[in-house]
Amino acid sequence: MPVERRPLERVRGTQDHQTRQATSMDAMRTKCETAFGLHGFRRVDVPVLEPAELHLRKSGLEIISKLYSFHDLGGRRICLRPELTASVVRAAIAQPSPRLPDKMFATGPVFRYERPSRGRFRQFMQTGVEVLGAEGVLADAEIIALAATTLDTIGITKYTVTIGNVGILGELLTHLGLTGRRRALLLESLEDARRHGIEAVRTRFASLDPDLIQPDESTQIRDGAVTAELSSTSQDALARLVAQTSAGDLGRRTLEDVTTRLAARMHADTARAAVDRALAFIDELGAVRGDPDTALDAARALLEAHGLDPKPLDQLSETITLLDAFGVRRERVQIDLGLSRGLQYYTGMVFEVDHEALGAEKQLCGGGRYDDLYRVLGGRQSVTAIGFAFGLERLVLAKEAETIDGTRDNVPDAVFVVPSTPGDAVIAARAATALRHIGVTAALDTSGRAARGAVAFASREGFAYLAMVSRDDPPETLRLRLLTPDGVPADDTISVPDGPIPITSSLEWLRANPASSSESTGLHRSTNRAETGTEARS
RNA sequence: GUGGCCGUAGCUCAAUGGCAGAGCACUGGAUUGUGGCUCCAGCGGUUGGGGGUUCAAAUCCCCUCGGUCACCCCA
Repeated sequence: MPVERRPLERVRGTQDHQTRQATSMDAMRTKCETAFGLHGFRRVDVPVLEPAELHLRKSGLEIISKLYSFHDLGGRRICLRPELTASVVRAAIAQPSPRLPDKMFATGPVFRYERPSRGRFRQFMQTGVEVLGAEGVLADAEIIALAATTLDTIGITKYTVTIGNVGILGELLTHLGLTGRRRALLLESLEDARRHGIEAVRTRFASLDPDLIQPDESTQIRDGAVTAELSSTSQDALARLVAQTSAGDLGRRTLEDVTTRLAARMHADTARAAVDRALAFIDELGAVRGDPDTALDAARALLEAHGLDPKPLDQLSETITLLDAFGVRRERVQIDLGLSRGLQYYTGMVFEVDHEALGAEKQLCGGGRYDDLYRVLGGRQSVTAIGFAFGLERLVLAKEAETIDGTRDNVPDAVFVVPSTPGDAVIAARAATALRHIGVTAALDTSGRAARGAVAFASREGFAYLAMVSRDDPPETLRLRLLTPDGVPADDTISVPDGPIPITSSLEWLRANPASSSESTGLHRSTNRAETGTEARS
């Protein structure tokens, strides 16, 4: 029978983490979580699988279009979570009674169907924090500062914090009476406007909602007559108007019929005017970016020109002052009022942290204020909230980019245990077990190779110690030998118990002479077999 | 999602349309104080996969899978 031997490939956009990478990810996670814990956050774990609806309710088109979703065997619509926030909030709502503020962090894999590239995967790790009961600028500032100081703790320095506020545009849209889908589309187009120009947005908008942008010839005919009366839109007024302007020319339609249609047109006209005004504002708002002082001045002028409340800008200013108090230097901070972010649940302050060495996928962190989400997901009260998430893979990339080549990791002591001959299996097993029993890492050579080859291997792989065991040695003894990367240590260089000694004393000796305290030993050879692939690639 | 580049031994990479190779790794041996260096020998390939053009394809064309860079978007 021929058997299919073709190797199976990974699912596109997923990764295998070999030892070094898995360890880096783990260490990165721990550093982040430790920093979160230091700020009084508690850990929560939430499922990878969620009802698709959780993410359909208010995540925004961008995320939804990339959602992994399917029907399970029970016919339920399930998705792999694309982010953590919605799950954490859902879990919080499910709890008996919230005591605010409730500060939580969560870590785990998330899934988005995107085209993979460096620093961007279909399955990746996020670690993020959420604060429920997060009122005002102090909450804003602390959460941004937490992101920044976590990076400081990790030792990542080349980052920039960019702060925006989607609430400003939101307020204008409310003023203009724009709601629902139009509101969502306009909020989404904030960032588009800057990148592609306001005309591109207008064009896109027209294709999605033709009534609003494109002038309609049939309405224009009557525009002149109607606009004068726009302020009073009562049916009576309309009826009078229609009767005056088109005396006896109504054809088969009733007067009521005509006025109703006209009212609808006028509504479309006011909406169109509102959209035009919103687009103009978006165009200008997107241009407000740069260092805090300059950007805030420009923003104040803009809001004043549009008759909007400057309060969000005062808050932004306060936030930046507070950031300084939290230890985030002003030079790191940029203002960008064109920052919109893909998740639609954001309602106010939004921010991102970028790293300069990461190219296209430079964003380390993103977050902001989402004061509506708690209710949207079924919470019975209104709860202000704020949060952010790091991409762990990107933190690792950023850290590596800043790490000078040749820096060595701290590694534990490790003993490579080699049976002298295949007949020494029993004694080798006993020795390895004895070492592990006192917490010493013992890797047993099970390759079956000749002993001399095993010794060369242990040396090359960077093991700290070699234990060659043989039945011929006296019982309860271990020949322990210190290995160094540079060759055989001369006897006078390092005092090693060379030769048969009692296991008990060799263990004591090991404890007293941890190899990791010596700069010249340890498991840090770059030729480590498991790592050659990833090393060469990066 | 758009455009470009790439895919050859376990790894890093060579090879005018003309015998698929090197270094490292791996296995064995020599030397060494059972030790990395050095030396000798060996193992190792459906050239990502499929189809086409050709006397002849790693090489040219098409499809596909994967990677990567710039956009886009985001963590």
